[in-house]
Amino acid sequence: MGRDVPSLFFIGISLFFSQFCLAMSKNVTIKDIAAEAGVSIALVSFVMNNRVEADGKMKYRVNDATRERVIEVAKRLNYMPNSAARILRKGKSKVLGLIVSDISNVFYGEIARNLETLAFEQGYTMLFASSDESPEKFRQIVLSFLEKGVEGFIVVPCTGTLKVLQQVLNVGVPCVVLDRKNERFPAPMIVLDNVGAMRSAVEILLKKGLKKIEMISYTIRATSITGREEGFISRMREQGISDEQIRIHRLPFDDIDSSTDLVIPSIVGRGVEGIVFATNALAIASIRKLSSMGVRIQKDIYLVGFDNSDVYDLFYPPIPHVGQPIDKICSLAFSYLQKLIDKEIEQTTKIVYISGEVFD
Amino acid sequence: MGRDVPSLFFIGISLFFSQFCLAMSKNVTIKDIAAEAGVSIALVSFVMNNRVEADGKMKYRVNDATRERVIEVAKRLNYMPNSAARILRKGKSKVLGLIVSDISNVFYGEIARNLETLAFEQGYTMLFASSDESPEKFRQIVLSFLEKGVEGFIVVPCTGTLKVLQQVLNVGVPCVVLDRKNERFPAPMIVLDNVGAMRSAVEILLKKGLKKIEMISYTIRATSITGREEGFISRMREQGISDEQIRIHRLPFDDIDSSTDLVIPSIVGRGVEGIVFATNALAIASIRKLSSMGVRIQKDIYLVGFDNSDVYDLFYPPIPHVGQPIDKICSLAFSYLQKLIDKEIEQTTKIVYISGEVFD
DNA sequence: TTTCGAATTTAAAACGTTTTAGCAAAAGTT
DNA sequence: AACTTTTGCTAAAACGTTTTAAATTCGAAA
Repeated sequence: MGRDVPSLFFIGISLFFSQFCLAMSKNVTIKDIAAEAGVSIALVSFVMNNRVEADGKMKYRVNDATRERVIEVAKRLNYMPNSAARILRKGKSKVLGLIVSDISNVFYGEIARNLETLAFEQGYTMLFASSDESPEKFRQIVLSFLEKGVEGFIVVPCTGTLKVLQQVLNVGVPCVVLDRKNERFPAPMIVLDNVGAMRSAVEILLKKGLKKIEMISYTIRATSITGREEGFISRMREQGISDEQIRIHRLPFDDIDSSTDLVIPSIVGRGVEGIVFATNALAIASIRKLSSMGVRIQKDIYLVGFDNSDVYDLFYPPIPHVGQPIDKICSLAFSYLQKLIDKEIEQTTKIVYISGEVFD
Repeated sequence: MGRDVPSLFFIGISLFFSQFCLAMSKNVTIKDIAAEAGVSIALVSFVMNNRVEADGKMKYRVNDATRERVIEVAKRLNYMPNSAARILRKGKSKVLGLIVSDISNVFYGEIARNLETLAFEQGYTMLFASSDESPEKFRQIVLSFLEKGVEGFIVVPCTGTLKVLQQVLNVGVPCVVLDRKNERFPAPMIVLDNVGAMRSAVEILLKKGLKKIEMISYTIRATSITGREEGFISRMREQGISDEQIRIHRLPFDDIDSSTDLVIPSIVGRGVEGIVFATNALAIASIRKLSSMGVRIQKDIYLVGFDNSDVYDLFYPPIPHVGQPIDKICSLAFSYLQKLIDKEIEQTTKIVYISGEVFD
């Protein structure tokens, strides 16, 4: 198998910015090059796509002198391959689709950043969109991405998207799942060990000798969220806290600010000593409310954040938190997707748990 | 002119998820539909693309009964149009390209989010990439986006990208610029009134009666940055501060943490009373250092942030800041791009200044 | 009936690639 | 000299659409 990044990509880069850049009014095609160089269009295509096969041979035989000539003409005319035509012919678009719940959330922003870099290195570009945790929007995004001919999906699914994702696989487009899992969906899923991560978060507060610890979470039942709640409950039980004493406050995803304004005062009023959060967004909203109430963070009340965020280090002492190794998650996800695209592995359920990073 | 969103998009949505979803092994084409419905492929295409023209007539006349039949078959076979073929034929991809310096920066994340939503509403999808302020990477991104057939660019250019962008226009792809301006580049540029915004930021501190005010900025000479520095200088001069007393600390874009660690202590050591920041990232890095040094924000030293950030509200009293109305910027940028694509306006230099929002 | 337009429908040519099959010439091999 | 093999190249089909120009059908008017 030859490398699948055609050499024309590199030619493209250099020739596109050739100083002899012409007017570029009409789009130059291989036909123009063929005419100018006095060869057939097939030969031009050969030159553009030539690559070294596994056995060390070139895929297409073409005379060195001719090759030079074609390349020279291509440069001079400022040739740029038409990707639509290539996609149509080859069925490969070199485009991947990324769907997260909200690209403006730092956590997903970081994920996008990491994946984008990896993709770019491999000659892929990325379509992205935010689902807003709406299965309907998710569905529409999937559809439009498929129409664009994406070769693979990396998604953070929301509830109610199993069917859609199943369809994606049916049309033969591979898919890798991030952040949330679903045993019934046959895909690699790279997820945090949410239970363990939240147990570590609680542990941090327990080690300080705190007793009255509560959790702030979301109403959405994504597995990442439910896993973290499970971790909280299990660790609290282990500590001998009765189930009635184990308190989880669940806030709606789309309106955390105003619900935080309600919940935080009641928590403070009850004399809670520590709070753990299911996500960075929840932590941030709560910190805002706490400090506006004049409560001193890490003095009057101890917090443990989740995910990574600049915010945690803005206080002194810094707010401990359990973060996700985003680079690891992304490189793993990407390599699975690439193997799926290259048909090196089968599309099948494979849950990979990643340990949280404790920052204390 | 008819609406350019073909009705098949909506058909697509509903039929793709039809409960009679077949195995979907092979991709269904209009040829299959034509065969099944006993009509020509042209007719199928007519049905799929039919739309009401400005004069109230349908673009293509097709018999009602036939139309029904074709639609029924399309639904049954689970037809999904092949976008590569359509792009190849029409030269329209319904894909836009967004290039920012770093998608994981909240500011650009928000921009991406806003633009994505607008684009989606209009039937576009978005490719995105981060330039890391590197002209070379920017160039490569532009090239790969062009190869993918994007219909338009929205970019936050970095220095050294004028030539590349000029090329983009040369191949006839429209472009809108965000956040930074360049009078020599013929494109709509939606930029903050950086001078005015920074003057407002300084004003906030002056009103408190502070005298010793310094600025933390970047070494990069993007116009957004230089504009803000200009605003700082002009307002300080107006206050009667001598040029030698006007201090701006410039940190490298790619390594603000360690340089902050050096600069902040020296600022504090000199007894500076207030600091204004050129960006949110700079503010955040500095706050982190300050609080680790035990300096009390808004007590021992007053800060004024730039851009929007969750972080500013985490303190009490909140850190005042001058933010950018991202929604306004994005909707303006998007509407310019759309008009350019639709050839309703010419690609020409047009700088639109947006006022900063003061949060004090 | 014949004829004329309007209403439907179709054939066929693009769009720019990639790739298969095969041809001609050159170079080895007996 | 008569073969095989290798080298260098080309013609042509295919990918799935859209769109133009033309063909067909169908009523209705003559």
